[in-house]
Amino acid sequence: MTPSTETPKLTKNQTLVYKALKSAEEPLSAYSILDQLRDDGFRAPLQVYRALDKLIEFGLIHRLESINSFVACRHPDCGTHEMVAFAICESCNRVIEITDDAMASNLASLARDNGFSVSRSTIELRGLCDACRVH
Amino acid sequence: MTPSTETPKLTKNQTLVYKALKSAEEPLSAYSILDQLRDDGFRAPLQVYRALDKLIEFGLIHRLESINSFVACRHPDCGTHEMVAFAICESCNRVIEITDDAMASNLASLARDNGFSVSRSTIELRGLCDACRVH
DNA sequence: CTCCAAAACGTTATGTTATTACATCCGTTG
DNA sequence: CAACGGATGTAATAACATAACGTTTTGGAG
Repeated sequence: MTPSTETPKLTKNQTLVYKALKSAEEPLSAYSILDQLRDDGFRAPLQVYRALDKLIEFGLIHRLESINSFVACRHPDCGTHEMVAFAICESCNRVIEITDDAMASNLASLARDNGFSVSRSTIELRGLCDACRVH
Repeated sequence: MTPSTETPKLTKNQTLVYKALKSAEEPLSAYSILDQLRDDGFRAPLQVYRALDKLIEFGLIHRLESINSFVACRHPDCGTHEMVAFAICESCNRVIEITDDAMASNLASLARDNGFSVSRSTIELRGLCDACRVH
């Protein structure tokens, strides 16, 4: 799912969901977004999931498979990269977005050597960010 | 979650779950394992999840986060590697397990450069295996 | 401006994945 | 045998996600 090159105007629901994610320090689950947006008229999970799907399509947010959560993209040019890795701190839950084209091509060619042609990747690292590692 | 170096004797439930995964061509979800094992006396999800947890702990199976499923480890010495990547074919659903120590250390040091210390990784690639790519 | 089609939306219901809580069983060890 | 820890059985519930259906909004084409 390559993000669109252009970012269309967001709808009301999409804007609300995007703002919730942008202002969060940590990844949010769909249901926690739903809870946050009750006062804005959200009543059902599907309202959130639909907005999330679109935001992902636009390349504005990412889904973190390993924790069933979503983060706003902090990486301005992330649509221009093949692969993005996410480093998720197990202490503060903050996420660092990492792109590295050399790594991406290494990983793709490693896969090719193993008889596989990559179209999409999920790379999620768990551990501690420096701030948390110091205590 | 580093796998134990020794593999203890498996219990009855663990054996049943492990066999189901070993004999499957594709990753299985916990609930599809449950369905397969009804005749063996399985009645509740927890029976499956408990066995899965132990098998993961022993390093005998892997969890695929991006598809909420589990596979038996086909990689004899996978406990000796820091990182394992999984290539999941979107056509036949089969999984190729890839380990590469150079890649692992590159990725770890890339993370370190970004202020992060990795303890555990999830790397799941989607695409097509050669067999399916040919049609 | 009007009409149409596509997209977005609201709502209910349901499907799927995973865990909590609690009682019981079973083998090992002292 | 008694005590303990690990494994088990069962019910209930929590958490995550989608199907189906009807209505509303939006943005062109004429």
